[in-house]
Amino acid sequence: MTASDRPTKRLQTRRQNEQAILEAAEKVFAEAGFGGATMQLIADMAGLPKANLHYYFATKEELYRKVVSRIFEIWLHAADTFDNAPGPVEGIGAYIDAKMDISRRHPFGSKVWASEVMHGAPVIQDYLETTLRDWTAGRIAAIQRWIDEGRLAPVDPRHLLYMIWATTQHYADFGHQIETLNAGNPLSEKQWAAAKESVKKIILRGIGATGFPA
Amino acid sequence: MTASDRPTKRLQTRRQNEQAILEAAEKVFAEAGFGGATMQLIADMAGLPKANLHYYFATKEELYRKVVSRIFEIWLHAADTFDNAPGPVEGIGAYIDAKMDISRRHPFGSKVWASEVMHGAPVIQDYLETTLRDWTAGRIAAIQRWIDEGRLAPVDPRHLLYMIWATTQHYADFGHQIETLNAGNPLSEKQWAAAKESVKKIILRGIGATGFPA
DNA sequence: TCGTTTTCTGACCGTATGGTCAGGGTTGAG
DNA sequence: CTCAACCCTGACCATACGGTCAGAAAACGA
Repeated sequence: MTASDRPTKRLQTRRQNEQAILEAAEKVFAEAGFGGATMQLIADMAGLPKANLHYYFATKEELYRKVVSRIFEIWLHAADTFDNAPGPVEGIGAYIDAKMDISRRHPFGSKVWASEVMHGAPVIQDYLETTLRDWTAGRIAAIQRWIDEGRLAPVDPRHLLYMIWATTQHYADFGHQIETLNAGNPLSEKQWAAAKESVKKIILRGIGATGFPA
Repeated sequence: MTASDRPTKRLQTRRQNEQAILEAAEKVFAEAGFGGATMQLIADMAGLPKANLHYYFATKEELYRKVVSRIFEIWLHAADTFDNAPGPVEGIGAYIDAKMDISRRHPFGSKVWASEVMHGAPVIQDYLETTLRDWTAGRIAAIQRWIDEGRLAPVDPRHLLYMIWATTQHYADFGHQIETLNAGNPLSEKQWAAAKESVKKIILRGIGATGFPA
């Protein structure tokens, strides 16, 4: 057993602190925006002195970049469901499920991403131009194949993707509005399930997914 | 003719300046967020000294509130199409058209609204709880009526509305991402039209709107 | 135990921000 | 023409921010 394998107290603390900082930062960035977020607030929320933040993350930008990257990774993995599907109903259905789950469990991350893109993606433009562009091209091809096979109505795959992204993320990004329109209460377990089903039903029927019950 | 009817030079200048400030503010707030926006930048963009801004709008918050209110008004009027429609295809179709047009012509406003809601609506919470809540209840009732008449599939009107909001606003709020995925170019006239048609087709078919061609 | 490396933190700094204000300029009614 | 009301602005202020740093404290290998 080498020294690096054993989780020394140092390494353990480091990981704990980094994790605490990242979680606090995600929340603060989501709630206040990059400009409105302060290192002091993040530090307080993470339970650390401000100077300690700068020990782990040199600048505010660097911390922010890490936060955005994390979310992007989660989103990418969520799309795995897409690939191993026998058909559009299962593939797209599972993708919508996965994205709805992410909206529920990572609302802060979704908001940070939305904010970043809305401000012109100053920090993650490279991701958009490489990873996301490639990913999108692949899924569009997959959807087009289904259309060519007659398993979907001839819709523009690109706009279908945008609709899925927009709708699923709406439940995170506009969660406050939805909550307000739900008599001020967060969606219950049942309501989340109903939302999922509604979204899937409308979209799957909307693209004429073969085998989807009318 | 009373004095207030004649547009004196004073009134004219006042209106011009207020307009210039509001437009500049909308853009700056959209691009930098409330926290990231500075009065100096807004002043420069409006072509006025910073102190002049504070003559017209006492505080940054007051200016921001005016900006958000303006957008809200535009959105409310866009929904008029909904009411005078003979059926769901015309009503919802026209509503989607109107919202897509707003996304195209007022992308900054849409972003400011999105940002405000994402941050918990600290400034316009009262709008959400009064005007928006009432508006939503009315449209939900209208959609439910169509469903009861058998002119729509039995979908949850609430989630249908959310989907329309999310999708149409996505083209404004995530315009930068869409542009990047469009080889870096803004959507052309034709592409906007295609987007509109795609959105309408999927949603109208998705809710089984009677008379909508499969 | 000892010396070294890593981790931590209170105090501090330069800067930029929102907002103020005194005073000068302009407009328009009488 | 006069004068009061309104409009404009350079200079200024207090505050809060991101970031720095010297040095204390803790952890570690030997």
